[in-house]
Amino acid sequence: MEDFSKWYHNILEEAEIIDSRYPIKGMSVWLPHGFKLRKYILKELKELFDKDHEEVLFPLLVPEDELAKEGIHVKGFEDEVYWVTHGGQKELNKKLAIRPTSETAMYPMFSLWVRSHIDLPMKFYQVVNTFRYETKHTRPLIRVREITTFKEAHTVHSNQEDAAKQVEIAIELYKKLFDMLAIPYLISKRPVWDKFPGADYTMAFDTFFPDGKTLQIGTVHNLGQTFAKTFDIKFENNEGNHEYAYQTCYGLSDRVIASVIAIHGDEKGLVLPPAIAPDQVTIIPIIFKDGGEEVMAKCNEIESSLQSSGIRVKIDDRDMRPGKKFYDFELSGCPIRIELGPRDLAENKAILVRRDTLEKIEINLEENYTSKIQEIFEEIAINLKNKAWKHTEENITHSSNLDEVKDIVANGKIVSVDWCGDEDCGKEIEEITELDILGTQAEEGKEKKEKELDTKEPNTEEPDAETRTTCINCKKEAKYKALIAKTY
RNA sequence: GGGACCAUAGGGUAGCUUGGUCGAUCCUUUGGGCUUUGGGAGCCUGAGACUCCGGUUCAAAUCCGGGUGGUCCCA
Repeated sequence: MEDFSKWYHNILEEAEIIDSRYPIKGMSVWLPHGFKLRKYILKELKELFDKDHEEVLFPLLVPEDELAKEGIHVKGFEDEVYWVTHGGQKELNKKLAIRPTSETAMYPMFSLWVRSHIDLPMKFYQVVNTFRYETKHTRPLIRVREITTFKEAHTVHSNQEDAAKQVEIAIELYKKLFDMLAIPYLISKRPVWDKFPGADYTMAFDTFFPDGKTLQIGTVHNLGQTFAKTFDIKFENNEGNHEYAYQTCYGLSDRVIASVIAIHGDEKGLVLPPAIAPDQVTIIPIIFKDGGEEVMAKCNEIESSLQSSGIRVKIDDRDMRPGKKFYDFELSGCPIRIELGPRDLAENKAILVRRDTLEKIEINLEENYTSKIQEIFEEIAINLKNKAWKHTEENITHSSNLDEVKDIVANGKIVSVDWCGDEDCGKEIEEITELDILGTQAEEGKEKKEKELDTKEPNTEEPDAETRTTCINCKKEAKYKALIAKTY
C-alpha cells in the first residue's frame, strides 16, 4: 500500500466508521456504520465469552487510594491517568481516577466476593470505555485517549496451575475470535521489561499491518498472587486455611476493529468478513422508466427470503444511478451485492458480485439461492483468512546476523531470531537494532519441533546438534525464538 | 522525551514569499427544478470556509506570539 496512513484515515471517514474531528485529542465519534461493525464484532465476542464468563459492569471512577495501592501497577499507569478533582465548584477530598483499566476498581470488590475455594474459579468480563492520557501521537482506533471498546476479563483461581491454565484458555478464545475475523496473529511471551505492570508474565497477540508494522491486538496476563496480596483477596481452602488467590486478566480493544479494517481493506474500500458485516447482502435494483415496479417487487421478494434465513439485507433504493451504488457498496465492505434489472427479471435470474474478488456470478432465482449465498459467505471468510495469513507468513524472515536485522525490518518485515533470553542481552538487541523485541515463542517452536520429530523415522541422526542454536547477540546458547519488528 | 511541518466551505485544494486588487480559486459535497438510471449522469438555479485568543498596522487569510487540534521523523 502506497501510503497506509493516508489510506487509513481516509477510509475511516469515507466508509463512515468514525469521525475523528471531535475536538479532543485522541477521541472520536462512532458513526452508524462503524457502530454496527463494532456491534457485530462485540456480538461474536460476547457469544464466545458468555460460555464460561459472567459479564459485569464496574464504575468508571476509582478512588485515589485504591489506584495507588499496587505500587508496580500504578507506576505503569500514573502518567496516563485522568483525574476527577471537583464536584461542581467544590474540590473533592479524595480525587477520583478515571479508569485506565479496571484492576483497581474490581479487585477491592473481589476481596469481598471471594470467601471459599468453592467460589473459585470466578471469571468476569466487561466491555467498557477506559481513558489514558496519551502523550504520544494518537491515531484513530489505534492509539487513543478514550478506548471506547475495552473488553477486559478478570479471573480468580485457587491455585497457580489453574491460573496458568486459564492463560491458555484465554489464548484459545482469542484465537477463535481472530480466526473468525480473519486476522492473522503472532503469539509471543512479552519480554520481562515489557510485561503488564504487576503481572508475572504477559502473553501477547500481535498482528501485521500493511505498512510493515506490528500492532498489539490482545494481551493475556498471569497476575500470580501480586494483586491478591495487595487487595487482600483470600479464600479458605479445603483444609480450613486462608490463602491468597491467583489471578489472570486479559484484554482487547478498538484495535481489533482497526485490524479488520486495515488488514482486509483495499483501494476500493472496506472488505469485511460476512459474520460481522453490518449489511451482508446489498440488493441494487436497476430501474428504467418502465417496469420499475416489477423489478422492485422482485427485489423485495429476494430481501424477505434472505431475511427469513437470518441474513442482513439492504435494498439500495436511493434515487441515484446504479454506478454510484456499486462504488458505495465497495466502500462499505458489504460481502455480496445482487443486481437485478428488467433483463434479469425476464430470465428469472440475478447477478451476484462478491466484494473480496469482485467476481460476478449468475444466480437462478428459481433455485435455492439462499444456500448458495451462505456458501459464498463461507468462501469469502476462508479466502480473507488465507490471504491475510499468507501475507503475514511471507513477511517473517529468520536471521542469524544482528547487523542485517534492522535492514530487513526497514523493508517491512518481521524478523525471528535465536535469543538467549537474558534481559541485558535483549535490551542490547533492542538498542542495536533500534527496534522492539515482541516476545519469545519458545513454546510454539518446541511444539513444532516435537511434531516434526514424531513424524520422522525414529533413527534420525542426532537431532540435538541440529536444534542447538546460539543467541544472535551474545552467542551463548539460544533458548528462544524471538520476534523483532517495528511496532505501533 | 526531542524535533520538523501543517491548519482556508462537510472533504480535498489555490491564494500567504512581497499585507490592500479576496466581495477568496478549482474539484468534490449539498438544497430546489427538469431530465435520466446495466459502473461515480447532464443542464438550470441556489448553499457553504480564512482554527481560537492576543499583538503589529491606516489596512491581516497573508506578518509576530500563545492556545487547541493534526501529520511526520527521531529517542
